Amino acid sequence: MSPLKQNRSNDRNKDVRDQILRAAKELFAKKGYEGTTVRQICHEANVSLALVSYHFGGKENVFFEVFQPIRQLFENMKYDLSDSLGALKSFCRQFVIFRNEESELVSILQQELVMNSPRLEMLTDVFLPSWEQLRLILQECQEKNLIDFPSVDVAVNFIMGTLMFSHNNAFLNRTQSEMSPEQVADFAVNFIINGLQATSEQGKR
Amino acid sequence: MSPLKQNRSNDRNKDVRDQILRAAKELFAKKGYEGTTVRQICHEANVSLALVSYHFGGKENVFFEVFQPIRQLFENMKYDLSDSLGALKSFCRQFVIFRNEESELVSILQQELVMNSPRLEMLTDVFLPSWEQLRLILQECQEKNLIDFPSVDVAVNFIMGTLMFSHNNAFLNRTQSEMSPEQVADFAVNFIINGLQATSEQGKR
DNA sequence: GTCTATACGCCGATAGAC
DNA sequence: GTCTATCGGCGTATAGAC
Repeated sequence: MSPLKQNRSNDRNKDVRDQILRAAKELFAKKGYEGTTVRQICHEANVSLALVSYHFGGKENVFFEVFQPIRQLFENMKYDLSDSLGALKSFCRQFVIFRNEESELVSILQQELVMNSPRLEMLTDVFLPSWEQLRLILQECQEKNLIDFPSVDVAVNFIMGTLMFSHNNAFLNRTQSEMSPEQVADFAVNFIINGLQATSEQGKR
Repeated sequence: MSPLKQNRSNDRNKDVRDQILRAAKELFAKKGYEGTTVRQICHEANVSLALVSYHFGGKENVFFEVFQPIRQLFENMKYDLSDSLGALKSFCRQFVIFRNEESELVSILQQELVMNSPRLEMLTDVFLPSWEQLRLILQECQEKNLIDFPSVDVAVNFIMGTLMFSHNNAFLNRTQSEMSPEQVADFAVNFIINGLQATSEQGKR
């Protein structure tokens, strides 16, 4: 490390690209893509305004790069369809864990999904496989008569809603959750598996 | 109606304020508040750029006014806590119906919630009562031992996730849902009520 | 590689004619 | 009330010194 480099921040020695990506991820999650300016990112990263364009070629490319670390992770997500109920439980649990570990990425993803942003195209490889896996698992469960529910599509929505929406709002969840991530995961698995079971009340007003 | 008024649009005779509000609601739902420009709103409403400021005093006030019609509706939302299980079912069903009838407003609300926008303060009276109602209902259910679940807070999140997140994305729900809104409501009620039931499996890996 | 200074467009808001 | 034209500001991106 050159002694000429100013040490303007505690971890200035980290690579500039990483600093920008870290700041961008944090700000995108908090304020949204459009609500975040390149100026803010560079300020938070303690670098000058020009470096986003120099290193990444623009704000949009920073957005893309932010998701790079998890692209590999998602490619390896395969579930054993022969044990489809187990696969469903495993999927839900892993998603809750992932959501907890990468809460910022999930928050960004959620925002882009909700507003159907043009950037979703750059993210299809990140989340579409998960959606498809879940759909396949649910179809298996239905075909084997393990669970009985009226619609795979609607079920996918309920499940992803349950898994993604939770714990993302500062002032709705005013009291810090008393549950550990593992307990939340258990609760989520339980909620979803039981929820999909049809009851005799179904269709009744 | 003055014959001097140009009839530039099919429903130009409608009040200009209403036209602006209609266009704004549609665009906010589709592109988000920040992603929507005043120019777009006025173009879609077939009025000139100046009229947003003239009639409402700015973009933010348009946003506030868009939610005006449902403010009254939400104030009257009371549930019979003595029948807390019935109240829970009723809450869920009404929310699905509401989501279906006012899908644009729900979409806007969802976006603002997810990105914790500064405009949420203007919307507390719209949704916070619902959240509180649900929390109260769940607490009642728990105290009366009607349902057994580990955390009211987390349950609120699961439920609102299930109710709000569903059916909002254009290309995830590629196949049009084969269920009617009432059937979806039934499924949602069933999903949530059954989901909250604890099983002996809870806590098991 | 990193900086400062600046280009240039689009934003929301408004002045002023009609 | 409604329009067109324009203002001032901030957005991203880049030119050019170091």
